[in-house]
Amino acid sequence: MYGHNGDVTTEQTLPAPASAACCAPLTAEPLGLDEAQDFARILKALADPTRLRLVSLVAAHEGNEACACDLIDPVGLGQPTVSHHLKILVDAGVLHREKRGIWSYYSLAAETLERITAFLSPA
Amino acid sequence: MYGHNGDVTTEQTLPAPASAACCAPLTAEPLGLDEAQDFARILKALADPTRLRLVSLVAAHEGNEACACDLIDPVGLGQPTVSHHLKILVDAGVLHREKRGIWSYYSLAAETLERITAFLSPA
DNA sequence: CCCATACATTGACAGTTGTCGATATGTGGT
DNA sequence: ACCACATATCGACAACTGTCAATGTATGGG
Repeated sequence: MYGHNGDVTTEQTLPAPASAACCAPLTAEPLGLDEAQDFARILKALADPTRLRLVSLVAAHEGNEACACDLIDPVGLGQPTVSHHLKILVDAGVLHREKRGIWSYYSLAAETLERITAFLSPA
Repeated sequence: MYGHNGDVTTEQTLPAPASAACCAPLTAEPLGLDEAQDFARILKALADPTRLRLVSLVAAHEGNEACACDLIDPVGLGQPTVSHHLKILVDAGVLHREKRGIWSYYSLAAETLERITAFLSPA
């Protein structure tokens, strides 16, 4: 056994605050497994230089949206690779995708980003 | 060539805003390679359920610090594994480590978290 | 109907990551 | 000096990830 004070012993999934609406910040109760996996999934999508640049490019583009063709050259990777990254960002809820004609337009999913920042905000 | 409007063609590292102090939010200029890798490194450290729970446990602990022995049982993983995760968090600048006697005490690195939230804050 | 274009999917492969058991390092007590 | 304890490091291994070339899917124009 490890620990030198009031021991916790049992591995606990923790009462799972049910995430009231969205955002219990870091300083509140410790994260349960489910919540942790949920946030980790979003952060994992953001935790890649190429994907960060993609998100940044979308955010900086006029109208706050951009089609895939606008993103391929700036990041300097192959089209399938960029498509792959965009899918990851959409699946994680970081970007929205909207097909218009031939093009896929991507825009920021502000809700998700707000959820993350609210969670990471100290104090 | 991809693209149907003003083409960008050349792969650019982008003028590198030099990151004035800390935080040009997402909606500003697109990220350069260096900045992207820097932020990705921090986000990668956070993008794991176990590490999120560790950070959360530290934040929720009294005095905003906890020693490794307080963290091993709650996450339900082996001691070397927990030590490994803590090292990653410290290396990424998410946690601070301070050795006192036999114990290693970990605390939040608020600067880093603020840097991330400032960056991810939309609008 | 056919073709060019924009985008997505598949299969493959090297590199990274999370986990563990075993072992090493360091500290305080006796 | 020794031993118990807390923590770190090492070596290994399965699982996951980022990238590409090749191929598939759909949309609009002639």
